[in-house]
Amino acid sequence: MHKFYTITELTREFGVSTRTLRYYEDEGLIQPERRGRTRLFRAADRRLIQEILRGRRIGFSISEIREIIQVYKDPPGEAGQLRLLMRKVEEKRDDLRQKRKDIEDTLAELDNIEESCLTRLAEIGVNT
Amino acid sequence: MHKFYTITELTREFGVSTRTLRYYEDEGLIQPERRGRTRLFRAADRRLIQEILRGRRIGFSISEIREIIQVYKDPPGEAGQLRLLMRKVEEKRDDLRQKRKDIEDTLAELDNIEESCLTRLAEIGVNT
DNA sequence: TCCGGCATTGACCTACACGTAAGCGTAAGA
DNA sequence: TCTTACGCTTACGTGTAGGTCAATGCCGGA
Repeated sequence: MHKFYTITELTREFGVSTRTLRYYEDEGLIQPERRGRTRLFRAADRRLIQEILRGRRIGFSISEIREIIQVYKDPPGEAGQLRLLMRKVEEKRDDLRQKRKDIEDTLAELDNIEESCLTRLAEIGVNT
Repeated sequence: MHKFYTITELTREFGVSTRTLRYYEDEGLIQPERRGRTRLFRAADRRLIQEILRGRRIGFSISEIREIIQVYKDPPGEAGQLRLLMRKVEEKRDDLRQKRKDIEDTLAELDNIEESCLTRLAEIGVNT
């Protein structure tokens, strides 16, 4: 119960530096508690960090991630804001679908490269 | 036959700046011909630019892209190099699979966000 | 009490991927 | 001929996402 994570535990788990997690705090992405000046990360912080890193992997900028977190923390109540958000969601979805297609195409290409590598290796193997 | 593209044609088609294409040339990703100092892009250059931009969209750096292009231009002939390349290909493949999963998870989340937006909009619509 | 080790802060530094401005050449159309 | 548009180069500027370094705080163990 009430398990806390230290900053280095999390850096080890996620393969990032302490600098990175502190930077994320500076940027307002996470708000770990403090005992004195020492940061104490809860499970919720840990999950949030996971999501941040996932966002980064797929190319979201820090400010985009901050926006998304904001939406989760307090979703807009006004209709205009909601519609704006939905338009942004649509945009992002298109963007991600494009990226997924790019990735699939590239995976196919990698298959080709690998195959031609194998072919050449076989040729070399035969000729030596 | 022998249709050439001007730099601005391509920038319009791909939604990038002239600066970007010149930068790609500086970085050795493309080598358009010249008439005098003016760059003349062929269909092959155009296709290459497409691939470069795709690479960028999925998070390859310029130097990674340069490496890939290099491999296409002259594939390594030596067995050790081939095996090294195959290891890199494997790494990239894992990376891309992870990214694809990230994207799919995020797409699912976007669906959730959209739905709760719709729900709230309906609530608001009812209450006004 | 002293020490080693983890944490923190702030200041500065860095790589990448361009943007932007200045200044000039050139070619086509009014 | 004048203007407009496009293109070129050189050079400096910029935002992002951290890295690095130095000085310092704090705690538990010998």
